[in-house]
Amino acid sequence: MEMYDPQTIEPKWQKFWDDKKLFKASEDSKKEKYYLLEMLPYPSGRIHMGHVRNYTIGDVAARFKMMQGFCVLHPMGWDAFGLPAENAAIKNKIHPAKWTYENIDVMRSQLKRMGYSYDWDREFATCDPEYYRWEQLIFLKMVEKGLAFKKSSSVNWCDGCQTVLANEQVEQGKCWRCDTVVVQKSMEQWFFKITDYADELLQDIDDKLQGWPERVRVMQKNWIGKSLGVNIFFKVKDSKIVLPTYTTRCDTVFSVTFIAIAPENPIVLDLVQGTKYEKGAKEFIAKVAKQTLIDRENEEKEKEGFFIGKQAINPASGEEIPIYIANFALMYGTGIVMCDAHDKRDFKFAKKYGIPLKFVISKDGKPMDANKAKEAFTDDGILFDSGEFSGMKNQEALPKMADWLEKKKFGEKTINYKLRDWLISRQRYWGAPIPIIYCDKCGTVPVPEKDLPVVLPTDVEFTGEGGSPLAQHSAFVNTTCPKCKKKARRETDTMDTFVESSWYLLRYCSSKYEKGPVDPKAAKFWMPIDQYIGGIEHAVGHLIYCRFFTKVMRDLKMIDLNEPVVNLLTQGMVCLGGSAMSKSKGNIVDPDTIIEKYGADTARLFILFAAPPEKDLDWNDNAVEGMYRFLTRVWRLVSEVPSSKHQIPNKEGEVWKHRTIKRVTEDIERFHFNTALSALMEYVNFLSENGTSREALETLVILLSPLAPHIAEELWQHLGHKESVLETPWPKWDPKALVASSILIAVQVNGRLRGTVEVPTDSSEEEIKNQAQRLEKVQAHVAGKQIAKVIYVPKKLVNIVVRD
RNA sequence: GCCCGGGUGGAGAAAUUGGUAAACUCACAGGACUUAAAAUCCUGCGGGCCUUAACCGCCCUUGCCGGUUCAAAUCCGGCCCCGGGCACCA
Repeated sequence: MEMYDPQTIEPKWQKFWDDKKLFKASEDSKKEKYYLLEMLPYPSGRIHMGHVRNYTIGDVAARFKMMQGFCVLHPMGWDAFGLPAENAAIKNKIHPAKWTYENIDVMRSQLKRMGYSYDWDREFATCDPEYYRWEQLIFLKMVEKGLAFKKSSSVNWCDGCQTVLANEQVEQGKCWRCDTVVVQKSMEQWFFKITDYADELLQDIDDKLQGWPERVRVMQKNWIGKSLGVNIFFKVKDSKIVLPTYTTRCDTVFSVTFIAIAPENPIVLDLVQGTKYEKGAKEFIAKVAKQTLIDRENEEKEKEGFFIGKQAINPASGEEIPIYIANFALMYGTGIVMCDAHDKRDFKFAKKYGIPLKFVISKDGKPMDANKAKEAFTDDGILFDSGEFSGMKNQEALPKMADWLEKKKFGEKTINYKLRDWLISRQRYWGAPIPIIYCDKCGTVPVPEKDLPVVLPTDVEFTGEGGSPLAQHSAFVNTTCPKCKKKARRETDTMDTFVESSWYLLRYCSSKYEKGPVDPKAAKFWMPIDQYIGGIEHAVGHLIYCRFFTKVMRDLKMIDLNEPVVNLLTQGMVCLGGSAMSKSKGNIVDPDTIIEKYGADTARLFILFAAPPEKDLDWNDNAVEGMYRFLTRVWRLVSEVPSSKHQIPNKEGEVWKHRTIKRVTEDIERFHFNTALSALMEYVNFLSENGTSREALETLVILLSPLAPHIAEELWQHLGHKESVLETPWPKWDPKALVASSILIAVQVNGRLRGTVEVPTDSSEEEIKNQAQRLEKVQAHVAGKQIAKVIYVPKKLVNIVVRD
C-alpha cells in the first residue's frame, strides 16, 4: 500500500460522502432522532481555530450517533447579518451582500475540507429574504400580542457603531463589539417583552435545563435577577404625592431616615415643579445624565445627591425625613429607595450630606447610636426601636414585617427582576428591516403579512456618515399607508442580529418550508436539540434569547415546545502563548496551513486530544506533529494486512479489543475525546507489539472513524469493504469477553504498596489473601508484628493491617 | 464583597463510585539502523536517601495545614493562589 498521503485521500472521501448524500437527514421514524447543533458562525472571512474546535467536537458526536443507528440532524448555516459587513462596505467600497456571500463561499469550502458531516441541503444564510421574511412575520405576530412594542426610554448608545444596543451587548459599560464607552440616550425604540417570560425563563432553568453546565445556569439566574421585596409607600408632606420605595430589607423600615430618587425618575420633576429647588434639581439631573455608565459605576464610592426641599413621612415611625435625588439610585424597582444606616451606600451618602442616621439592629439587640458609628451595620442581629418587632431576630422578623406593612396598607409585597425588555432596534443597514409603516393619520401601522418580506434594498451607498443608509433611501422610506393609502414612511431601523440567531435552530428542521417559519411536523420530529455546542460567551445573550423565542413561538402556536436545548456543551477557547488566538494579538494559526501540511484528520485529532472540550486549549505545533505520527502508525499497521504474519486472535487480544470498544464508546458518550484517543493509542501500541488480526484492525478502524474519518474510510476500503465505514454499525463490547484469564492484585501493608500478585481470575478470596501474605516483601514488613486484619477489595487489592 | 470553576511531573493531561498517583501524548536524554541526515524503532524520564556501580530496597510527593478511614488527588474543616461570572439592584 502507498504511503499515508492525506492530501489525496481526504478530498476523495469528502467527494464520496457528498455523492452518496450520507449526511442527508431524513425524518425516518423507525429510527430514534438525534438533533446535534453547533452555534452557527458569523461569516467574517475565514474559519479560525475556535470554529475548528467547536465543529470537530460536534462532528465526532454526529458521526458516532449515525453509526449507532440514530437518525441524525446535523445542519450548518450562516449568521449573515451584522456590522462587520457594513463596516467593510464603508472601508472597501464593497457591498455588504457581496462581502458576506463571498465569505460564506470561502468558509463553506473550508468546512468541507475539514470533512464535517453537515447536511448541506439545509444550509441557509440569515440575510436571505427567504429567511428573514419569517422573522418579520414573527415580529408582526408579536406586535399583535403586545410582545413587540415601541417605547421611549433611556437606551444604551454606542457612538462607535452608531446604534443602540441591548443590555446584553454592554459589557463593563462598553460596547461588546467595538469597546466604545456606551452612553445613555433617550430614544423611541422597538422592544421585545422578554420580561413577561422572566419567571418562566427562571423556573425552567431548574426544571428543564439539568443538561446545561451549572456555570451557564447560574449566569442566567443572575441575569434574570429575581428578588422578593416590598414596595413601601412614603407620603410626601404637604402634597398628594406618594413615593413607592422598593426594598428587600423591610426589616429596616424603622431606621429609614431619608429617601433617594433616581435622577431618571420623572416623578422628581413633579416634586420640584414651581419650587426654588426646580432649577438645581434639573441641573443635577443633567449632570448625572452626562456621566456614562462607566463613570457612574467606576466612580463607585463617590455619592452625589441633591436635596429637593421636601420631606416624606416614614409610615412605620411617623418621622419626617428629607428627600434627595441621588446618583446611586437606579431605575430599578420603583426608582425610589428608602435609605438607612443598615446599608453601606446609604450610610456613606448620609455622612457626606449630614443626614441623621438610626440603627434598629445590633448583634445583641442593645441600642447603638448610628451617628457615632463609622460604618453601616449590615450583619444580621436583633431588632430594637422597631415597635412590636423589637427583640426579634431580624431574619425572622422580615417576613412578619412584610405582612404587617401590607395589613397596615403601608406597602405591598412585590417581585422585581433585573432582566430588562430586549431592545431590538438598530440604526444600521445590514439587518432585517422592521416591518412597520408610519402614517401621519393612522400612526404606527404593521406591514400586512401579504406584503412580506420587506426586502432590504441593495442599491444603497455607504459613506459611513449621516446615519443609516436606509433612512436616506427614498424609494424604501416612502410608501403608502396600508390602511388609508396615503403617503407614509417606513421604519428604517433594522433588527438586532441576535433575533436571527434566536430561531435559526427551528428553521433547520424544515429550512425550505414555504408556509411559515417552521413546519410544525418537522419541529415535532426534530426538536428539542439533543446536543448544542458553542462558546460560553453566549451564556446570557443568545442562550436566553433563543429560550425566549421558543416560548414566544409556542404561545403563537407555531410549535409545541417549552425549551429548545436539552444538553449544552460550552467549549473552551483555543489559545497560543497563553492568550486566546485573535487577529488583533497576531497569534493566529490558520487551519488551512495545518490542513496543507498534515491534513484535516491530524488537525481534528490534535484539537480533540490536547484538552477536554470545556477547558481552554493551548496550541502546540509539536503535539500536532505527534498526532500525524500516530495516524502514520495506524496506516502502517493496517496496510500490513493481509500479508501480516500474525493473524491469530488470542485470548489477550480479545480482552483488549472489547476493553477498547468499551473505553472509546463510553468516552465519546461523555465527550471525553482525549481519553477515547488515548485508548485507541494504547490499542495500537498493543497490536504493534503483540500482533494483529483482521478483526482487531477492523475494530480499530471503526472506532477511529468518528475522530479521523478520512483515513478510516481509506483503511476500511483497504480491508476489503465497499460501503462507507459510516454505514457500519458501531461495535458492542461483550462484558464476558472483558474478563482476562488472570488479574493483577495490588498488595499493601498498612496501606502502602509492597508488591503485586498475579492470580487466575477465578481465584477465591482465601487463595488471594494467602498468596499475598506469602510475598517476600510482605513477610519482611509483617515480621514481628501482629496482623490485625486483612482487607480484600475484589479484583483490586489486598491490604494487610498490622500492629506492633 | 457574593456565587461558580480550578490548582497533579519539564509541558498538555489521566485516574466513572475513596483502592497500585502520573495512563496516553509532547519535550528531553541515551542507544539501534544509516556513509550521513531525516524518518523509524528501542531504553530512560516526579523528588530524595542507601549503594563503588547496577539491581534491589526505603522515604517523600496531587496548592498549604489539620481531620475521617485499613486506605484520600478523590470525603470533611480551615487557609493560600489562579480563572470566570455578578455587583451602587436597596
